Amino acid sequence: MQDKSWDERDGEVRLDEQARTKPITIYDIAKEAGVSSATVSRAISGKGYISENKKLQILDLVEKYNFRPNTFAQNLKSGFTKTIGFIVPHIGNMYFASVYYEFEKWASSHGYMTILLNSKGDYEVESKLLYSLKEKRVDGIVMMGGRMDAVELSDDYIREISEIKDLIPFVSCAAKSERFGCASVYTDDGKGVELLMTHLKSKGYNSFYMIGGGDEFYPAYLKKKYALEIGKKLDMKVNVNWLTPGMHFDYRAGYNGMKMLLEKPLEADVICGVNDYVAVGARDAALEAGLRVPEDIAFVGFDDIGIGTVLPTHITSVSPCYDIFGKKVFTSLHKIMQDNKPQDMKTTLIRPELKLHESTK
Amino acid sequence: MQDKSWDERDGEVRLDEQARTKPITIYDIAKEAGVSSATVSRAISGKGYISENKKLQILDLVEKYNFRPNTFAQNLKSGFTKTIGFIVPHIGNMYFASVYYEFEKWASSHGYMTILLNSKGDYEVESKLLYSLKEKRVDGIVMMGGRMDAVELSDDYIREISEIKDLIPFVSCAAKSERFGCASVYTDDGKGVELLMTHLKSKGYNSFYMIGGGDEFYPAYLKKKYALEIGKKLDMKVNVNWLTPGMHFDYRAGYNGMKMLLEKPLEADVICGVNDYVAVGARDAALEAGLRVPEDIAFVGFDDIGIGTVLPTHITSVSPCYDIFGKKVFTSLHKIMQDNKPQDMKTTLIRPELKLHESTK
DNA sequence: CTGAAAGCGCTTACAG
DNA sequence: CTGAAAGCGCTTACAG
Repeated sequence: MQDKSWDERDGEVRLDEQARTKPITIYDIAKEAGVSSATVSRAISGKGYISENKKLQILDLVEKYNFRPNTFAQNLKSGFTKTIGFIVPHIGNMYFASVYYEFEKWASSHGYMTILLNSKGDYEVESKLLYSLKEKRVDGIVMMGGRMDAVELSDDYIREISEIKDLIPFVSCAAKSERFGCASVYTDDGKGVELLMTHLKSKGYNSFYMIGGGDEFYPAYLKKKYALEIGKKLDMKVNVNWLTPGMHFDYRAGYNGMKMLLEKPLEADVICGVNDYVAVGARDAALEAGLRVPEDIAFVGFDDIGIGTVLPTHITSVSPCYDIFGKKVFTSLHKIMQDNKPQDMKTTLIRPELKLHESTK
Repeated sequence: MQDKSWDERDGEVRLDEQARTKPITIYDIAKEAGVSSATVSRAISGKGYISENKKLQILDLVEKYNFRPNTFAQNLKSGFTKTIGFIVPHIGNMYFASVYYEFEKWASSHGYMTILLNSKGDYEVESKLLYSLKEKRVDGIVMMGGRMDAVELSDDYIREISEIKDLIPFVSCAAKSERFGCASVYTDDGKGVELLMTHLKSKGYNSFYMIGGGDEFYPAYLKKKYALEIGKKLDMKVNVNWLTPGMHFDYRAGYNGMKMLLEKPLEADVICGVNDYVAVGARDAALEAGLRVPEDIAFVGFDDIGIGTVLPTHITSVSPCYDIFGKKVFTSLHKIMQDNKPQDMKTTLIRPELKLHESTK
């Protein structure tokens, strides 16, 4: 059935029989140029004095052999790897993917390569990864999600992070990072909730239910807290009981939560997911139940995961402004890496923006 | 408005005033244990003879100081970095994110760290990244998307890939990788299209339109080719003209393409996106036009980006089986890395699976 | 402007 | 079982 010319299933073709050749070194270049290795080093690095014609001659050879200095040897001298470790729970989550994408752009343009690790939200894995990054001697570490977001923390964990941040420049993307004494970049949730609710109020919404999350995690806890405050100020009815216990930050949490909510007469006129995944799940449950969106009920969320045209969620959402966010994460880390002194505990709040979509009037 | 206790905007707190201390070395341990550095090395690596009590004593000190051998020094000796480079166009694309996630799991468990690079689909960026990975002396490289998928290739590019694969173990996730003489892991598109169309036929569908893509790229070209073949075999009407020219693999391509298609009377009873992003876009356009899915028209796609409960697309899709795929990418690369001989050009086809969802009867 | 030499921190034959 | 020594490939004061 299948055109066999595409089928290389058993295609084994020997190529070039020579073993991968040992990369050439600065000495090979030096010998051929008739100079010392020091001179070659100077020609390549551009540091130190060197006569123009020797430099040219050496650079020609470098070109000819496509020579690159061995990074380990350089690292061993300099003590730097130009490598950054970046830990996320799961890169398939658009929130983390978007931050990473923007971060990597800046890191690359500054000559850093980034190692991306998935902790799977597992605390033990997270510890192991941290440990292996330390072993790898990365120049810096960024950590998102996982334990850092927990409201309750063990002393052991606080000590673990505290120690690593004293050893390696470290930036977290979590609220309340002052608990670890580490630098952090985080979205100004207070501002985000305010933007969102002010807009909703102006559109005539009056009963705001939050769904998903769980008080054990700051990303939900803070939003709830702010929603209550701002609801009072704006004279909106706010119900945050739908921040169900457990770690409920996915589509299914929203979907199931909404189904439960729909078992009783619906009082809310707008449902707010702790993030867009939850909001989309809730919206889908409502549609399935025959409700019209936004005529019968509106949905809003956080993180703008339908950013651009990737996969529109149609959900009105508070955007973290990934470009600014990712850049700030890099620049914060970069500053610490450059300073080469004990790092300050400094939290940078990024001002979010409201993105309007069809899920609200 | 905002509780000031959360606001660390200007929080600058000096901690520990000592400069980051210089990491201790194997010599420090040796001195304190009263042995030579060689003995310490043996104790840590577990290689070579060493008396049990010295070993224990040394390991105690290692524990005490939380000592880790400097990786660069080890690398410099061994010539390996235990680091792999992984290039994707954009990690925000769930297809790449899913492959990466599975790959990284295996890489990590084998002691490799993975550097994730976004090429942005830009050919020049891709070249630069390849170059920097080479400079970094990674032990292996995986490359997805970008130029590798192009049907027409410049000789320069073929040479570029060819050279790098002779230098560094290299696996591509692209069809027709034999053009570069490199190993590759790819989905068996013929099988995928067959699974899909056989299922559709059995459900009574008879007019199959492909949308998105572009003949310049194998991921679309092959699907089109197979669809025509299999359509003939199954006696289904197949129209692949909606594989519009240009690089059309996103939501918008599907959305706009479908709008155009709807300008004339609709003949198709099922629309197939070259991938799920395109399929979702097309589906949304149809819904917007008042069509019912799947009653009036069905939608199918490739890649199963709504995998699990991440963000359901509700689109019936051909799944690459990310777990098997990602694992195979790693094992293929791993084998080449271990062999330490010129790499075979070997294409592994992964058998996909059909995932049924609400977008079809 | 250039080279000989030391040193970055490890590992591993080699010789006890 | 253990240590002195060489070597991995660079960089950089130091001395011309």
